[in-house]
Amino acid sequence: MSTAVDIAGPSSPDQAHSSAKIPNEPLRPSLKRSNHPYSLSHYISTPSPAVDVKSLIQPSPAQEQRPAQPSKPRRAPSWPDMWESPSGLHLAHAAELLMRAGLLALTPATTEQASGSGPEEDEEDSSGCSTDFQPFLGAWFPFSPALFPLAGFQMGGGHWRSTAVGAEGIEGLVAEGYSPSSLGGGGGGRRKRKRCGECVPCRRQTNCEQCSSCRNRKRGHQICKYRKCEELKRKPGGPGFDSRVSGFDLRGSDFTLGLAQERSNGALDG
DNA sequence: CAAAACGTTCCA
DNA sequence: TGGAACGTTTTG
Repeated sequence: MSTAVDIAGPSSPDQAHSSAKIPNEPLRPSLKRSNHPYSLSHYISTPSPAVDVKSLIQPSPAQEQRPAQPSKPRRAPSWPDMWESPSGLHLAHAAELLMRAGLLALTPATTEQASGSGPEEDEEDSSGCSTDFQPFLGAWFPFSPALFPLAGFQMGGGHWRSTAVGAEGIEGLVAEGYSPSSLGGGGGGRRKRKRCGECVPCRRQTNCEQCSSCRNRKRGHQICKYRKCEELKRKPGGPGFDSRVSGFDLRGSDFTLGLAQERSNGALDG
């Protein structure tokens, strides 16, 4: 039914132009802690072609001496393009899918190796996570397990509040000052739910400008498909809310399609 | 008030 | 059943 992925990621000048109107800030205060090391302008000014995975795993000197961001001193830039690019989206998407399926359990780090992404980790970010997904990689994912630390880098960062448990997400929102009524829960009235602000799509700051939602924004009134909050994709109170596994299909998802596309581009060498 | 975007309805 | 279109709400 669905065709190939209709996103190539934010990269073209044309998109940069159209992205200028996109809010560069998260919707919620908590998002201001976002570990995006770069501002929107950075992505606009630095087109991100296919990600060189090898260089990501073993950053080149040029990458290591990436100019510091005075405004974002707390977190050293690790692989921003990886995260913002389609590649990053897919990897992160995969990780989240695993988390939702309960296959990727985030557990408190017990070894110092858990924070292998470097000393830039701080606060809760430094908690790191030891993941037990490796046994699944070979069977489920068409790319090298070596890539997963890239996603794990973010997941382990502690910013990925578990969206697998809906209640926890709600609790988090409530804890941060979002009333249940504004979340669409209870009250009877249909209030708009808010983006969780922490899932991968929410973290994405640029519209792809290529998906149907972007192209049809005037009439569609919909956010970019790749920015659509994972939480909002679920029916509130629906079965998918409780079931960790139902509701997604890796085999037919854009995720794998995207990976295939990127492999064909040589982005994934495995 | 305008823009953004969620929720619902309609249609192929 | 998924996507498009539209109504409506929310936010700045």
